[in-house]
Amino acid sequence: MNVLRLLREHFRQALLALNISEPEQYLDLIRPTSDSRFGDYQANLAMPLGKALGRPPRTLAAEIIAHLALDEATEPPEIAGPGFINLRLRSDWLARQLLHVAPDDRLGVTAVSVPQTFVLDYSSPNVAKPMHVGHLRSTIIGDCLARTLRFLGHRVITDNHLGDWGTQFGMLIYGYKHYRDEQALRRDPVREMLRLYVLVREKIREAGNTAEEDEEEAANPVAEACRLETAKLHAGDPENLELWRRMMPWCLAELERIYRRLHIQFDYTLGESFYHPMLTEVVQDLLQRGIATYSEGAVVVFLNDQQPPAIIRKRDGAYTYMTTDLATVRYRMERFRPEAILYVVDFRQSLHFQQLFEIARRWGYKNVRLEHVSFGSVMGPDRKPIKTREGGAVELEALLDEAVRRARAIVDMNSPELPEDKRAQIAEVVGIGAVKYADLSQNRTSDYVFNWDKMLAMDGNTATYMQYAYARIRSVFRKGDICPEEIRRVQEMPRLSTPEERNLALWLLRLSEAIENAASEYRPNHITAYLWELANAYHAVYQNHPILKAPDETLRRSRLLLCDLTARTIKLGLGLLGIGTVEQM
RNA sequence: GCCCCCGUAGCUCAGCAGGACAGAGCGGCGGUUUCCUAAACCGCAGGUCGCAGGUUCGAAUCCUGCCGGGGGUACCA
Repeated sequence: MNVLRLLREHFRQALLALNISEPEQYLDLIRPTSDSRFGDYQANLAMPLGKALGRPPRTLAAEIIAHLALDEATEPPEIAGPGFINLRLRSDWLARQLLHVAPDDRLGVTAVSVPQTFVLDYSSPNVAKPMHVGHLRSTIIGDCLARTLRFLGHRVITDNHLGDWGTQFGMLIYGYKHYRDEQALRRDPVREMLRLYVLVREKIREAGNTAEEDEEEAANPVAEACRLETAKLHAGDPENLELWRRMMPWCLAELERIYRRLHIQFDYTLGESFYHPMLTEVVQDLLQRGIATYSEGAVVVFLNDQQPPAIIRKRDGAYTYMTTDLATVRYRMERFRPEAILYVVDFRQSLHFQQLFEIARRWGYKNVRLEHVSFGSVMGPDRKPIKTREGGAVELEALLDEAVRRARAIVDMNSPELPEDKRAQIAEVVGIGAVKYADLSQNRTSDYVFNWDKMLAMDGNTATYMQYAYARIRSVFRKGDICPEEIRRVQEMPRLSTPEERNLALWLLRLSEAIENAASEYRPNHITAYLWELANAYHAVYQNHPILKAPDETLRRSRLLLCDLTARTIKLGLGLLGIGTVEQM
C-alpha cells in the first residue's frame, strides 16, 4: 500500500483521458500537503500544465478532477488558490487500508517488481588504527542503506573495503621491529598493536617537528623508515609479509568486536590487499587500451584540461588507491554483475570518485550506476573537521561506552525495579541506538558539529523517543493481558473516531513512502523524520484517549489495533536503521 | 589560481528536480500527574532563509555577482 503511488496512478489516468502527453513529468507534483488545512495530499500540476497548454489552471484543475476515479479513497477534491487540487482521504478508506495491513509482516510495504543488484562499499576503515567518530557515518549510513534496499527486495552485497595494505602497516611493522613488548603481545596483541601504532605516530610527530608541512615526510627519518617498511611489504619481502599475516587477524578481531557491538555484518571483507596481485595487470590493460599514458615517469589517465590527471602508477612503481579502486570495480562487475555500486564515503573524496567513475566508463563499465553516496565531515568544537592526525577525534569505542553509560544512568533512575542484567541490556540498546540515530537523522550531506550532548541526547527526535513509544505500547498490551496477534486477527474495521486516531492511521499508511524516499535518495533521514511524525501522532492518541478503558469494546479493539500497528511500524523502521527496541525501559 | 560543498530562530539542524503564512529539536518562559511508563504531553517567545541583482503567476529552493566558512587540487588513502 502506497497512498502516493495510488493517487499518482489515478492522476495519470485522468491526464491520459485529457489527451495530455507524457503525464509522468507532472506526477511528482502530487505530494503530501504542506499544511493539514489543505487536506492530506495536494496536486500542484494544474499551474505548469496550464502554462504548457495556455489554459487557465483552475479550469484545467476542474477537468482533471472530473476525470479522477477516486471516489472510494478521497472526499471530493477541492480547487484552491491558483489551481491547487487538495485531496482528503476518506476515513473509512483509511480504516479499510489498515485492516489490509494488519496481518502483513511487511506492514503493507511491497517489494519492488524488478529487483536490482547493489554492491555497497562502506565503513572501509584502515585497520591497525582505532576507529573514531569519523568512521561512524560511513558505517552506519551504509548499514542502513543495505538494510533498506534489501527490505525493498533488492539483492544487496555489502563489502568492507578495508585499508589493510597501506602506510599504517609500515608504521606497525616499524613499531613492531623497534618497540614491541613480547609479553604484552602475548597477553593482549590487539592492545599492544594499538600502543605501537600510537607510539610510532608520536615518534613521527617528534621527528618531523621542525620540518615544514610540505617536506615533512622527506625530512622525517621515522616516516621515511615506515615508508620503507611499506614498500618492502608490497615488494613481497618475506619478513614483512609474515608480520603482516600475523598482525591481520589481530586487527580484524579488533574491528569485529566493534562491528558486533553495532550489529553490523558484511557479506564480504575484501580489503586493498586482496586486489594487490591484480594491479600490474590493470595498469597494463589500461595502457594497452590507450586509456592510460606515461607522464613524468608515472602512469596516468588524463581526464580533462581542468583537472590534474589520475595517477595509477607512481614514478617509483608503487600503485595508488585509484589503481586499487579500478581493480575493485572490475572485480565486482565480473563477480556480482551489479546494476549499481554505491560508495558511502566522505565528501572530500568526491574528486577521486569523479575520476574513478570516468575512468571506469572509459574502461567499458557503462551499464552500471557508480555512485558516490557522500556525506559531510564531523566537525570538532572549533567547527573544523576532526582529523585523525590532529588527534582530535573521539574514539568510537569510547563514544559507545559513554552513550551506554548515560543510558544506564537514566534506566537506573526510572526503572530501578528491573533486574541488573535487564537494565544493562536496555542501556546497551538505548545507548547504541542514540548514537546511530543522531547520525542517521541528519541529512547526510551536511557537516555536523560533534557534540556529546547532542549525539547522546535521549529526548526530542531521537531513537530513545521511538524506543520509549514502543515500550509504552508494549506495556499497554501487558497491562491488558492482550495478545497482539488476536487483535490483528479480528477482521473488523477499525473506528477512527477522533482526529488524532485518523491522523495516526494516515501516518501508519505512509511507511512505504518514507522507505522508498530513503532508498531512492540514499537518505536515511527520511525514515527518521517519518518515525518522528509517527511517534508524535501516536502520543497524541495515547495522551488524549483511553485505550484499555475505551468507551466501548469495538473502540477498544480498534485502538489496540492502532497501537499494535504503531509498535510494529516503529520496530520495523528502527530495524531498517539498525536500531533495536526493548519491551520495557 | 581552478574546482566542489555550505551559509535558514540563541544553539544544532529539516525543508532546496520552484508552489499556498519558513519547520523541528534543544535551550528559555509558563502549564499538565486520583488516568494505560512524566524518557511523556500542551502553550508562549524567537527568523531581513549571508548580501545584491535576475528568471517566474510564484524563489529558502533556479541563474549571476559579492561576502564569509569548509574541502579538494600529479605521485597519502
